[in-house]
Amino acid sequence: MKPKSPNSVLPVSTPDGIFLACYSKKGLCGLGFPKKSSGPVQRTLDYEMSATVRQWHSTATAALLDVLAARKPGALPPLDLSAGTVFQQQVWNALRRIPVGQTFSYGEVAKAIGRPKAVRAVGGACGANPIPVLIPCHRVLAAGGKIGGFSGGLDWKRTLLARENIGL
DNA sequence: CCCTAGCGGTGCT
DNA sequence: AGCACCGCTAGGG
Repeated sequence: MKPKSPNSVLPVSTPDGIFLACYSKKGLCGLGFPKKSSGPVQRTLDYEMSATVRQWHSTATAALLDVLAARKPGALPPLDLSAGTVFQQQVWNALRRIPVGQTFSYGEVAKAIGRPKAVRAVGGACGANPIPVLIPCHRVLAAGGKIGGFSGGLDWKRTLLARENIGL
């Protein structure tokens, strides 16, 4: 994925640890899982945090807490997916339509975006998802109900699925 | 279970 | 332009 630096990076405290949310001028552009072995080393990189970003951040925080608790999230802030290729954006937008508690296979996602044979590439796009959890790439499984992969670590994928009562 | 062939996007040379 | 990676899949031992 192309490098794209956010204008601000803000911590999100959750029962699962401190996520990092990245914002550009256009909206939320990244979400990072809590660092395993990091101390309280979050720094805010922005010089002046606008009221707009503050509002996006509170919206994003609420939504993240919802998904982590397997509740249907309310509104999301604007998402800035412009760092992705057209194909990746198509995949990410398709993922957004998978409801809490449901899953798609990589092949089904491929069909959903009209590229039935681009199955493997869908896997690649999922792995490049800049906003995991809110863009629920964890709800994409391999064929036959196998878990498939997860760039944030399979433990996270299993945890999120289990909370949504999705068995494997 | 394993192996193989086929598949398509992406990033690096 | 070429090539090696992949969060894949279906088919065949």
